[in-house]
Amino acid sequence: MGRAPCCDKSKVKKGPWSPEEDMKLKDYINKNGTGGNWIALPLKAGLKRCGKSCRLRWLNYLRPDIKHGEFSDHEDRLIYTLFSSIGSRWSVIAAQLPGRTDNDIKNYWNTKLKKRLTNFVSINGQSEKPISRLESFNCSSNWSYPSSSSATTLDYNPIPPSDDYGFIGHEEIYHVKDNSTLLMFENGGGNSYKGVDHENARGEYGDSTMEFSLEEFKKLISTNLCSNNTNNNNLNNVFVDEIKAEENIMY
DNA sequence: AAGTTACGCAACCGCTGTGTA
DNA sequence: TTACACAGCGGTTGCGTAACT
Repeated sequence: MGRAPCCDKSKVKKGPWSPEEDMKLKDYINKNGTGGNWIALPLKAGLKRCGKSCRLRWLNYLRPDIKHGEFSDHEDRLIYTLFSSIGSRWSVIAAQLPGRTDNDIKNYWNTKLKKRLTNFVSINGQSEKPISRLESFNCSSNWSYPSSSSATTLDYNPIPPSDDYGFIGHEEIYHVKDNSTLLMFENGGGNSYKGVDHENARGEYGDSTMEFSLEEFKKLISTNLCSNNTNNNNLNNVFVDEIKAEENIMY
């Protein structure tokens, strides 16, 4: 026996919201709040919508503090990092990105970020050679990329090209260590970093935010395996603390 | 210019978690 | 303790539009 539906589907409107509906919902919530009861809200607000639909519209689109537009490099980095730790818990990830909704981040991950990772693995997954992308990198003149052979050794730890602020462009850098069985992902992107060489909260250099085995990395792209970690509260707490600590030195 | 494909995003569906009677 | 109702969440779908042929 299934659960009773939250509303009479035949009597509620579905599909895209009209500007008039948006206005009604916005006006009602601005004046009265949600009242903690989304099921009753549409009737009170004069909307022929399911309560769930109202809630979604408000949370994902109409809320005043929603941030629209491009994701910053810093946001990209947070998403990558959080996803690697906790998996597809979009609401938790969204909580770390003010103004972004879980739906937004989920869509962004599925359409952009995941694709970037996919491209990377397709380039490097079966190869000892890292990083054709790096070679097209807009490097500063005094930095030279190591030969592919040396790049596969464990002690390969390149210092990225940097200008006075440690900027290295709007790309990601990937390292392959240990004959491609261990992979390090490094976001080298953009103006969210201050401090030459990306010193992190522990005084380490290189800003090496993630390490995966190649298989883990592939799974990361195609599955939600990281949610296996979600029972590990210690891990999550450490993780959030680390992010906060890093943010403190970034800004 | 027209048709087709790919992409991005808003919205829906159904399950889970939580509060309460 | 149990059953129920609702909120919240994540996966998925489908529509509009841009890009390509």
